[in-house]
Amino acid sequence: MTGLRERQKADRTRRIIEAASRLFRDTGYGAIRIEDIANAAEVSVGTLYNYFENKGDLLLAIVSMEVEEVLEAGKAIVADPPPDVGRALATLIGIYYDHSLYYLSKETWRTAMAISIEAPGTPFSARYTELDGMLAQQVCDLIVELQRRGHVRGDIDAPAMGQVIFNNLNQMFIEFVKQDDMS
Amino acid sequence: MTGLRERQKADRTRRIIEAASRLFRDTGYGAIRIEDIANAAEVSVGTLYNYFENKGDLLLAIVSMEVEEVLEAGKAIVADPPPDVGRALATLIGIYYDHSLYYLSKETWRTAMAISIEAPGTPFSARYTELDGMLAQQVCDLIVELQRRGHVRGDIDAPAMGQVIFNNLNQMFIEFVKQDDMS
DNA sequence: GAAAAGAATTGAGTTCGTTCATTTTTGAAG
DNA sequence: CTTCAAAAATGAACGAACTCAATTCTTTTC
Repeated sequence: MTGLRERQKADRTRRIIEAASRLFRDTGYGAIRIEDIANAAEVSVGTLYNYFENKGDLLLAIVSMEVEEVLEAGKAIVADPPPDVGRALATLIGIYYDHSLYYLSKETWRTAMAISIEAPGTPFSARYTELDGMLAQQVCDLIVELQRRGHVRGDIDAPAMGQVIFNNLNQMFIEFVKQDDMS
Repeated sequence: MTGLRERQKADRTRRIIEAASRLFRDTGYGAIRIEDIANAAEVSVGTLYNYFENKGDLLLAIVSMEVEEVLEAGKAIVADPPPDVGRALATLIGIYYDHSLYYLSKETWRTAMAISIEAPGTPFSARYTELDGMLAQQVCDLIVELQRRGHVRGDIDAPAMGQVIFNNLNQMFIEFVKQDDMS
């Protein structure tokens, strides 16, 4: 059976993530101190740093979980997209945007994106980048599926087209979270 | 004539920017303390904060000056582009990349981009965003110029196409600076 | 030219992320 | 059950960005 040590470890990870997730959502990333998270998770500050490299890495761990959900939600659209190309893309992108802002505020997204650019080497920053690549892949998959069904010309380079669309999507998302008013 | 106060102000601004610029370039943004910059510029820490909102804003002031130079260099290409579309774009983009890395390291660019996303409200962050828009406009201008010369189909929506190209360019630049090895 | 008003400078103090020497807990071996 | 080594937890101490009450310098007024 699983040892005590292992169970305690998993439990502490869960407590830290839950505490941080709630506090960041309620009060914002910048206003919450590491000590607050440690207290809420009932661990010491030092312990928190045994589990996450730094405050930003902890945020990206949380954000990554959200992106995983978004990816999951996108699967349904790719499996059975609307026949119209524009509508298909709009539906997928709509899911991305809606899910993105359900749990995390624009401020949180700004911080998360900033960290993933500035500190790309951290474990959860790498994970976040990987998930970003999987989102791009999903857009490609959608195009391939639309091609398979004959709704998109077959001579289009799906990977390239998907990447271009995703890059634009990403850049627009950055502009979107940079301005607090803006739907 | 210009008052003493005004002259001193301009002189202090210049000294701060010059000191910071040199120190950031020599030792890196993260390794330089505000106190180091203040000492080198012969002002106090408090004074530095009268001139720039925070350390990041000071960096963006410097980076913005570099982007202004890049814009200036791009003008020549737009005024007289190579007739081949691919070559014209490659030339313009080449100028952007080459100039970008001449004075500022990838680490500095990462930090600058991160700050402009995380703190978009700061004065020089706004300036940086504005300059980014002007770069996008320049790509549009290039396409319009190529259309005017008959090297690009006239029925293409230049502003839209320019924006798409620039968004991709931007996203690729982010990936570029995220990986320290990569040309 | 002196004095008052206002603008700008100053640096010690505060805050918060991060580190690391010490202590405590866990699992294994006898 | 006791002993020991390794793993993990702890929180006081450190470093750096940023603040603000006190001070100094400019300009204006009479």
